[in-house]
Amino acid sequence: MEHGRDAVTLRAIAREVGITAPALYRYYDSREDLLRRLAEDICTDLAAELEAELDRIDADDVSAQVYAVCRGFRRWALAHPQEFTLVFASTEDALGSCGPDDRGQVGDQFGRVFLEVAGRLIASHPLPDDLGDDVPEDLHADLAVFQQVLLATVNDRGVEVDESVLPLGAVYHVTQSWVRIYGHVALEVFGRFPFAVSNPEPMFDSMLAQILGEMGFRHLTRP
Amino acid sequence: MEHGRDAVTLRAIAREVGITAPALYRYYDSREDLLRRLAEDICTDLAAELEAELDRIDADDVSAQVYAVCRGFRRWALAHPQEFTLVFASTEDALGSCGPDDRGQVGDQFGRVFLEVAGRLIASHPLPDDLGDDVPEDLHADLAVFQQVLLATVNDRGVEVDESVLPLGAVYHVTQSWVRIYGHVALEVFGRFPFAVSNPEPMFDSMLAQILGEMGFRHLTRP
DNA sequence: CAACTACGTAAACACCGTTCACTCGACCGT
DNA sequence: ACGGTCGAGTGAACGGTGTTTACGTAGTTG
Repeated sequence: MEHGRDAVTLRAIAREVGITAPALYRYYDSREDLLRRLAEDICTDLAAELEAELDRIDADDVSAQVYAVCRGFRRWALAHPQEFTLVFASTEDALGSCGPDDRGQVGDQFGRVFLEVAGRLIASHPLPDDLGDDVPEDLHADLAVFQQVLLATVNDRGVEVDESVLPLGAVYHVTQSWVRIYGHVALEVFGRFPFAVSNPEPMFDSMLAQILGEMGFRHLTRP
Repeated sequence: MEHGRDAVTLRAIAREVGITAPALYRYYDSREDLLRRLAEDICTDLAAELEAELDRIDADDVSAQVYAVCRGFRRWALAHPQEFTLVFASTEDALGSCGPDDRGQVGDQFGRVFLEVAGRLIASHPLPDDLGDDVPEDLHADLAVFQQVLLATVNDRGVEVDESVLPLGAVYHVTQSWVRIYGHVALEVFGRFPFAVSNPEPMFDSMLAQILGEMGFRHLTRP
């Protein structure tokens, strides 16, 4: 992957494994299938990396966990731009949308880690009343589904919460936060900011601070 | 492009033009060079499309212009996902960062249209005092450069403004807005929202409303 | 009219995804 | 112990790709 998606060649892989190219067809239906499963593996690796970082953090300091996951995601994306492009910036028909399930989650394993932290974040803290005040009517149904997914993800880790602490406005805010985090990381990876940012890291951190601030976390130490 | 970047083949192009593949080397140094210049052409087309939409809008209604450009960008991206991927989601080493100039602007022509509207927006309206209150110190230098670019872009269209109406906080807010707009569009094109959004359009519109709201435009008609 | 240039071609090379016929060794039931 | 079956791998082949090279061939210029 280091040299881009086009460099992921059946013959190159076969050479590295010590077999011939047609032998790969015993394990993969086609090159596209191989790339799809490679993307899944990359997701799993990224998730493991983030989870390892999470383990080094106080289990009660949720905002520190948010920082760790988001910064870890950015750091990983900048260190592995080609992998990021494959997993997070490929059209679905070129990758099969990461999983045969109908709903196209964000890279299965990676999404789990992210949702878990997001769920714990809004569950661990009294939220401002005006958060996500005007969530559009048309999104209520979709957000309600996502709300249940978040609840299930959090409950899987032992913490019991009901939907009263996970209002739709907060769910909407989490979605908007993902838009901003993903947007910043992708723009940085692809060099598509409207001007040359000489040091994007403080910009990312201040965005995280603002996102957390809107959720009621103010005056944080930024670990 | 319709069938993806990989389908942009020297021989296919030559076939369509009625010559043979090696003849293309009279005009392009390599396939990569061709793709780079194709990306520039796509940017120009997109810019022309947006500008055509702008011409159908009252020249004084700046917020309507913002809606038109942002919605046009989203509509174009969804209608041309492969082109969007090539121009807005490709690593720089695979495309040369859109232009030989040192500073990697967002697709030259397209960026111009966007900056123009953004500049007119913040110049046409008294901004809230708390806008972009805590812009990180480390970004002051970069933002100042961007501020000058915005001023130059606006002045090029006849409107004379000085930097007093274009405070750094507003410039920072424009950058954050681009992060959100780009993030939403890219997530939608790539199907990487954390849950299945059955109708993303109101979500996009409400994001635009919020962005404009933060700049002091409240209770807008959404054309 | 000779020389030069722009434009295009055919052939070739190395590589690619994919298919097909084939071999080889391990395993299994009798 | 033996024939049969099956998974894993191979080599050859096909059509397609980017790219280079040598060659042609009109049109322009001195």
